[in-house]
Amino acid sequence: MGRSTQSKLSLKKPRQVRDAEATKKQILDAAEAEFSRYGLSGARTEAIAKGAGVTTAMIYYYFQSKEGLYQAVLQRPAVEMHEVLQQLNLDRLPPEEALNLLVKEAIAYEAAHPHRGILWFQEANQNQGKYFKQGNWQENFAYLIEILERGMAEGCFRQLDPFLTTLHIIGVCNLYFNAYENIKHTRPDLQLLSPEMIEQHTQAAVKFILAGVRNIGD
Amino acid sequence: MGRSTQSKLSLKKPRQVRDAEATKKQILDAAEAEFSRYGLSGARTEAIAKGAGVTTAMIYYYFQSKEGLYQAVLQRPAVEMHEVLQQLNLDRLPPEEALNLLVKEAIAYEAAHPHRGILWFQEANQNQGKYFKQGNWQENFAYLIEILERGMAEGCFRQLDPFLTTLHIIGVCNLYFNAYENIKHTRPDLQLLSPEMIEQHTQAAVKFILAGVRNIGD
DNA sequence: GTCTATAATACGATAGAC
DNA sequence: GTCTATCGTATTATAGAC
Repeated sequence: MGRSTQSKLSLKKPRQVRDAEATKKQILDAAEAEFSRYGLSGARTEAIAKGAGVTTAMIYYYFQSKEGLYQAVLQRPAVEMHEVLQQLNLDRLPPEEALNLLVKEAIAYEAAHPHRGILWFQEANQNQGKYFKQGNWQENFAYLIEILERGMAEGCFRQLDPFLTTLHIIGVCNLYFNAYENIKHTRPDLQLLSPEMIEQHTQAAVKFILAGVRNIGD
Repeated sequence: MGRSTQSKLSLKKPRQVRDAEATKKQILDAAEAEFSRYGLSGARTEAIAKGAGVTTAMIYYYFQSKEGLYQAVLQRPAVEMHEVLQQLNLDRLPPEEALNLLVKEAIAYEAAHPHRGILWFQEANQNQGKYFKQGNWQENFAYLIEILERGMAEGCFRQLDPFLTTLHIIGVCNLYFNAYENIKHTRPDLQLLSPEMIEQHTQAAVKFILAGVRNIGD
């Protein structure tokens, strides 16, 4: 059996317009959705082309190969995330405020790019994190680790393992989106991706995380 | 490009032994690994057969179709998890102890079956949770929700959203395993899947979660 | 119950016209 | 820069021998 038929009738955008950058972006966007769902080997170039409103030949014209396209797709969030983190200037804030802001930004980013967390999950499990290793994720992790270490040093956070706690915090933020398609079935009464529900998730996550790290003898 | 060559030289178990149950289990085990990595449409029946030490014809003999095998693979953890939760008799413990035990058991289960969390993630994103919906996951979620509600009623947990907090707790427990193949590259000095590291993850997770829900005015 | 052989289709990638 | 047509291979699924 094939894959689920997703009748997304792409209403034939007027092609033959010859705008290289626009075409490239359309392919990248369609590829992001396809790769996040099916991973590198599972994604279908034909599906990406259809999603972008072009032919498969365009993919090879711009990205040489399926794997070349995959790499380009992975690059975007790694770079973007790093820029976002840099611009936050987290080291100017006291640890609690920095953590508060980071969690809010992380969830907002996930909500704005719901495919991207899943994309990296596919990279992990299908590709053993080959391209994750090459990206600047170590640096991105470091932002959170530094906040935790600073909080411990200043006494506002309890003694904890910064690395493991970083993973725990990311888990709190991301499961909501990563497992959305399963979770939605447990609460058909809720619109989990509505701004209101995401705001509730954000606030609950912030409280949970801050309570989880705070030094109660403070 | 194909998929990563995984030279698992299956040292030719003596087939032609005609043990139906054993063969069935071998296929299920190999399928669990393959489906968790590639999802329903991405998995290759040939790879499953090779991993089980049989031919693809056996898969169709026992499970009728690729999707039939997929369903059978998903069934096992859903049933097993429910049994584990039932036998814990969590309602006989005070909320904090119940939560402590549940988290430890959940992580131990993940560690013992490292493919299964990922398997359900693939089901979510590649299959829109079609078979998650049919399983008894609502009931499994309920165990955790009940503990949280009981803790709030008794005053040992702070006021929180039981549904969202359930998701947050699951996120803390699972990211470690779900994203392992990426995470391992950020800490090549650690053996993340060693019993020692898993024990540290468990203890840190328990502390983080209990601190996250505890009522400090207690 | 298990295997070999093969039919039918799907897919990645390219050549060449426009 | 974009499309159509197509080559070669990979993949699901089945028929039939043992």
